[in-house]
Amino acid sequence: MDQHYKPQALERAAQEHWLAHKSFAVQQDDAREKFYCLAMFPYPSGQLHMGHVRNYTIADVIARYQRMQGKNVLQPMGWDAFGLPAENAAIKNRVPPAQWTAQNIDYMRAQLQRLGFAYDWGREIATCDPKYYRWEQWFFTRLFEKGLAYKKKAEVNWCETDQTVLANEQVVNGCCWRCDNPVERREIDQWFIKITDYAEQLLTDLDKLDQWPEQVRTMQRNWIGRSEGVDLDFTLPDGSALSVYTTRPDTLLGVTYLAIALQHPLARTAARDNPALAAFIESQGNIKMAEADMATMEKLGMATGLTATHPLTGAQVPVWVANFVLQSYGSGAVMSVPGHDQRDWEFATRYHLPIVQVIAPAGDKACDLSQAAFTEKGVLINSDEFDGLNFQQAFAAIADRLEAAGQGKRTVNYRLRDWGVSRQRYWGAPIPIINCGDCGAVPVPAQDLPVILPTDIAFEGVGSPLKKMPEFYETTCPKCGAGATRETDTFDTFMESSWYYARYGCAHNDQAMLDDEADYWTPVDQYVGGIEHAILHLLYSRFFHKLLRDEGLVSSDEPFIRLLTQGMVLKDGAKMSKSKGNTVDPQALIDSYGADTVRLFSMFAAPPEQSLEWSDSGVEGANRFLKRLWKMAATHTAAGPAPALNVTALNEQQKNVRRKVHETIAKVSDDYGRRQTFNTAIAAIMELCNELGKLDSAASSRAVMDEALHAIVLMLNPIVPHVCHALWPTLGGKGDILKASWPAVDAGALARDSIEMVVQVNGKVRAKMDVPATADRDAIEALARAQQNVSRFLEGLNVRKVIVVPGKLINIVTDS
RNA sequence: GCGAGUGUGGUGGAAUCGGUAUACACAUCAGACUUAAAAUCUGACGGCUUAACGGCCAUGCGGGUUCAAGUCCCGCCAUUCGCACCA
Repeated sequence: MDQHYKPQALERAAQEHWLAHKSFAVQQDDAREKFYCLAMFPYPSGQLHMGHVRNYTIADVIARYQRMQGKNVLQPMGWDAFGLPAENAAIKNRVPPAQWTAQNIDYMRAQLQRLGFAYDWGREIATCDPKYYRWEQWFFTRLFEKGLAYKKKAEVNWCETDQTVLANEQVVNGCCWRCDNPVERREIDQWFIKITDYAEQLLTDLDKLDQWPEQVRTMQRNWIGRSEGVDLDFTLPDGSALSVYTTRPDTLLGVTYLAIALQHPLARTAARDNPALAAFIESQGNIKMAEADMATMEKLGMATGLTATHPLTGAQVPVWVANFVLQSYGSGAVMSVPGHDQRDWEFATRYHLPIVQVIAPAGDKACDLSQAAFTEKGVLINSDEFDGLNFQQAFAAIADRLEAAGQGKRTVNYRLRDWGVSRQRYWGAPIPIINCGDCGAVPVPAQDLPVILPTDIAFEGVGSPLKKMPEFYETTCPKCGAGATRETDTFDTFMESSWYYARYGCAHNDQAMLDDEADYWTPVDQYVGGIEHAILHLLYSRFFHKLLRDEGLVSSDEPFIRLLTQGMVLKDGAKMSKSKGNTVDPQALIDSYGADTVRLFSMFAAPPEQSLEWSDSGVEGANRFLKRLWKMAATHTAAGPAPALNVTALNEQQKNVRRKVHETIAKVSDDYGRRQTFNTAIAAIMELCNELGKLDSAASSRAVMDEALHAIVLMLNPIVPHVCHALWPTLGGKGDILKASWPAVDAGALARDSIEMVVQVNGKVRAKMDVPATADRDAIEALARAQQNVSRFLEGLNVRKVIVVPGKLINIVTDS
């Protein structure tokens, strides 16, 4: 064996071996437990960055570890290939998006292969491939037929210059990020999917996801935002109802006015013959500001001149238009209780509206309504027969009363809104709908799918090219045969990423979206990705999985059993990004140190969920360790085959080293499987290597060394698979290391004759001592008291208590 | 404002169920090898104190519980992330 570690040559050899043997291709195998390990697929932006390397290394380590546990492991890879950057690149470089994307995929695929990830490349998918998106189109037509997809007018950010819709992030200071012209709000017809129908399931099933980070579950819970309240009606002068939603019906008797959104139909009606009100609505509606500033915006409003009748008291309360009421939540109108809601209080104070107290603080707490609203729950006052009730009693009593009178209804509301999936863009999957003058929106029949996105186009960036391609949009109605127009909008790219994990299970099936094999592999056992997807991607995927289930395509309720959210890669304390100029190119590191060094460093520098601080010298340290490991193995094998291990013939030092070997196996197994702290697993293996340096060259020492090196190579294999692939046969390992099993702990090796214990006096460490493993409590205490530095501290003091933690420590507690 | 997380040597981090704080590595310093440098190997490495053994202090700050607290509880401070007028 070569005395020097030569990563470039050995990594090439290992990768060629895996490729030639199709080592990572897998099929359904009911004899073994399946394990589906998946990392979030990348957007093909051009080249891999360090975040990708970290993400894919973590997943690869888990996949390879599970494989060594004897499981049938699927780890696929693909491309989230639709999206905006391709359009921008097309404008900049005058390359069609399809071509640009394909080039990037080819380059990045080679990079992933150079990192040695154990992917089943036979299942590779790219979402821009019609073979992929045809099923998404088909599924959308199913949702349409079930009434789960519908069209409605919705507001978008519109740039007139570029003739395009902008995402919120593309609006900078109210202007287009690209051309810097002011952005307009425009209402256009768009497609929505009824995620709100699944809000309750999406919420309650979060409880099943006990292997997800609590943080992600909390974020989703807040995003769904369930609240229980009452819809209740105030009566307008013409006898019609003005419906409001409240979670605090207990404060109903404290209502002094109503507030409606600028966009509320009643506001528009009232403005018709009130120019001042019309002007106010107009001016407020046109304000452009960042979402974040909305919350701190001044609360402004104007009276409509209308009054409405209170459902319980019959009192007349004025109706105001207010800029802080959201049209999209509840009914777009709220009952204002300035005594007990801070926003209402500020508004009432500004416009001199009455403030009435109807809730008294519980206990001896005080409140002063001249300073602020009292928003906590308490006991009702000034509320007629409801006086004295607490929140729950009052909620029930008032809701019962309203429901009995037909003036209200208990309602559950969600913050979650239906998912708008239309994008007025070119580089996406066409929405498979045909608009017919007579029949309306008609789904494209299954036999006519896919609706193929034309890729041979000139892309200028002003508007979508599809809108200028009659050969694309001119068609006939599938129902009546009349001339009709094809939808030119495309799907939100979150659509593609919401079900790709399932498609890997049957990537080549051209007869069905999903099949039995896809159902065999799903759900994903381990999903790995960035925390930035904690809400949208992970919520949409969970939603889609339930849609797939209800279509009979999968049999599980949730797509991802265990979730690992990896932290960011930082340099100089900031996230690596091109704009900050603090990026590190993975390719350069692979070229100079090899893939194993890059993999080892990214797993060693921090636990996977934490952010990772990049360090060039840390990379060198990782490389140094691999060189040492190589040398240790080379030195060992150069002395010829090691003698067989005879555990009964080992001296004390050899026994200690061998114990360390098996303690390390136990710890590393736990770190990989349960804790997923790969940094500590590596540290433990390094520690063991340091320990092995103490062995001499005696025959029995060489036997211990041989066992240790086998274990080390097996344990490092998931992290640095190339060097382990090369070392395995030199150590006499049988066959391909990929087929080897994880090393087993020999319980016999863990046994100890004596144990080191710590002796404390009053909680302070005063001595360490070796005690026989068989020593009982009294013997331990006697040994402890005999320690010189212990007796010194006990002198003249009365021992009050002795605490013995077996195998660990003894604490002798004295008076005062 | 609300929610979640983080805070430990010069640096990244370890301490898993309340039980030896600072594992492992990086950096630095010293020594060996070398004509020299690099590489490699060996050693030191929280602060104060001591000739030494040892002692005292230290896990953002202030309290508390406990024989014992980085870990649990209460109150602050700093910082990161997410949500942000949701009635």
